[in-house]
Amino acid sequence: MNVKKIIIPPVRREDVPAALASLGIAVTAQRVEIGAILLESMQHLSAEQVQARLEADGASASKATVYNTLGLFARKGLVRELVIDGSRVFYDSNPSDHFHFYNVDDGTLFDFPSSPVTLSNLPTPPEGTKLDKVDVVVRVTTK
Amino acid sequence: MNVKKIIIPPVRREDVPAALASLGIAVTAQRVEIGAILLESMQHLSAEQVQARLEADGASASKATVYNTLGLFARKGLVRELVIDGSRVFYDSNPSDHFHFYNVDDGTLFDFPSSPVTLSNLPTPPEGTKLDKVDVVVRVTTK
DNA sequence: GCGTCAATTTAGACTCTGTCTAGACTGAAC
DNA sequence: GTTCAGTCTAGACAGAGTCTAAATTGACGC
Repeated sequence: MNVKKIIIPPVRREDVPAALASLGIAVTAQRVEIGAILLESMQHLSAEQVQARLEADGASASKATVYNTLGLFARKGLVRELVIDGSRVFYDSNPSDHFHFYNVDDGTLFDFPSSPVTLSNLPTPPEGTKLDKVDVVVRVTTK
Repeated sequence: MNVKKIIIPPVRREDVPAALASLGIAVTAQRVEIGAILLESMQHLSAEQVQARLEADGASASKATVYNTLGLFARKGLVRELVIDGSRVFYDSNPSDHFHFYNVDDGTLFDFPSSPVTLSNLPTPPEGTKLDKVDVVVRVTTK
């Protein structure tokens, strides 16, 4: 059981409602707006950036709705939460397993190029726990 | 140049001033207190936990001093900043290269057991940047 | 000992991200 | 058209961390 449906950007705006529904997310106007922004391409956006894009697009949603919706999307597997710098969370619409470069100096975030990084000899999780996900972040500084 | 001095816990309280000085950190009463707490053993503490320990030890320092001192210690290489869960930063006094398990459900943080995890095929950092550090966090949930 | 000066510490105001609450809105079912 | 659960909203609130301006410390030269 549990064949995870995966949504791969770019998704056209008119296909967003179906994409949400396919993950069991009830479709509402605000969710479609936010989904359309995230799924336009593979990207990393913070809640604040999502809200700015909403306004730029002439739409809007309250702060609580933006946060609730992003949290819901993450739980449903539409996007991935990235904890990178302690001051805010990013939401990543690239569904593939991949890792990140983070430029500490200017706050920019890049995907690793597709070279096949491998983690070997990963220890088994502590007694009583099970693996959720593995995050690899390579911090870089501007030379 | 730049042979990095490394301080390995446990460090006895009376040896803390020399340890700080050896990293070019000016010795003050507050820094010795905070250093003694962190270096008592290899551990991960948040700023809040450090301040609680200070009070428990009958010492004290203002919030600003705790934050400034922890930031200074991290820049000087005495401890490592760990960004784990977006709501606070941990400071790790284990100087060896190692990775972490984070239990999402209860917020506990463990070091990987010493099994030699290896990351291979790490891509080179983007043009104009150089590698700072690599963080690997394995998120687990309570079964 | 005494003044000077830079570094450090302090309290508390402030900022920012994110959460909570209570009420309003929506739309499907009957 | 009433009901009801789910959703959305504004705005209050919470917690981590930063900033500011003043006070304290302690090293140094006299």
